[in-house]
Amino acid sequence: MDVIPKENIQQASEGLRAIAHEVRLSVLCHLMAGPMCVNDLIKATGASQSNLSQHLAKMRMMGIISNEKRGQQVYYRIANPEFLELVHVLKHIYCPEACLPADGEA
Amino acid sequence: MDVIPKENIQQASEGLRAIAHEVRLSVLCHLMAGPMCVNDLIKATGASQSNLSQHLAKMRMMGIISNEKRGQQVYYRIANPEFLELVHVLKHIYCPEACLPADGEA
DNA sequence: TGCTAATATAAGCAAGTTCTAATCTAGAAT
DNA sequence: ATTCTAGATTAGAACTTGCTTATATTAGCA
Repeated sequence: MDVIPKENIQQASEGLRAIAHEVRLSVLCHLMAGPMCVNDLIKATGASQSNLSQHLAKMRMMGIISNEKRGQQVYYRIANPEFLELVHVLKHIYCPEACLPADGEA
Repeated sequence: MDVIPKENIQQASEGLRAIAHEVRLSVLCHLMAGPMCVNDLIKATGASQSNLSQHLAKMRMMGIISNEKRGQQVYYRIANPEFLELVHVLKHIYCPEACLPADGEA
């Protein structure tokens, strides 16, 4: 059925690559619950400061997350609701209930 | 909110990586419409025979697709309905209506 | 003003991915 | 038997990613 536009495939695979990494996916999962500052993300993900910062930069440049300075901390949030949807589906697929305690808690 | 199991993150990111490539994603998109043989997938994706075969092998080993010999051809199909769901969401996100002609046509 | 905490950036190496070209296998057809 | 077709496998080069270490930036504070 109608050929799938090559450009869309390209963009979609690029988007997937942007979240197809343990640290980055972990960040997104944590950000689902609301904005967090870098230091908390370091603790949450277990990545090193520099490493996490680089992963954040990558997702920032892809428009997946955005940041905002509040006092001494920089807070990150999910900027693109579509990625939130994607992570939701992933959670649904890969998390055996445990991850979805109430199913509604923005 | 409750810590996300590291193992799940790991599996999810591995699953994402398995489809985060133009050729592999293209294959999955085409297989959504039903099984196809390798030769048709070569034409559909534009990849070389060897290259496509390698991508198919990777997804086969991840349990995403399965194959079946019919006469001289080997037919591939999506073996894991969860990945079908994932691709659906991707299409929804990245394809501007054009890709979803009727929305129901297994 | 100089220090410290919080984060970003840069450089370089190690590891992983993807592609091409060549070879291999199995079944059909001649 | 040989040849053809469909597809898989292997090897290695080229490219990409990810990590570590070191350095830069910037705001608040003493």
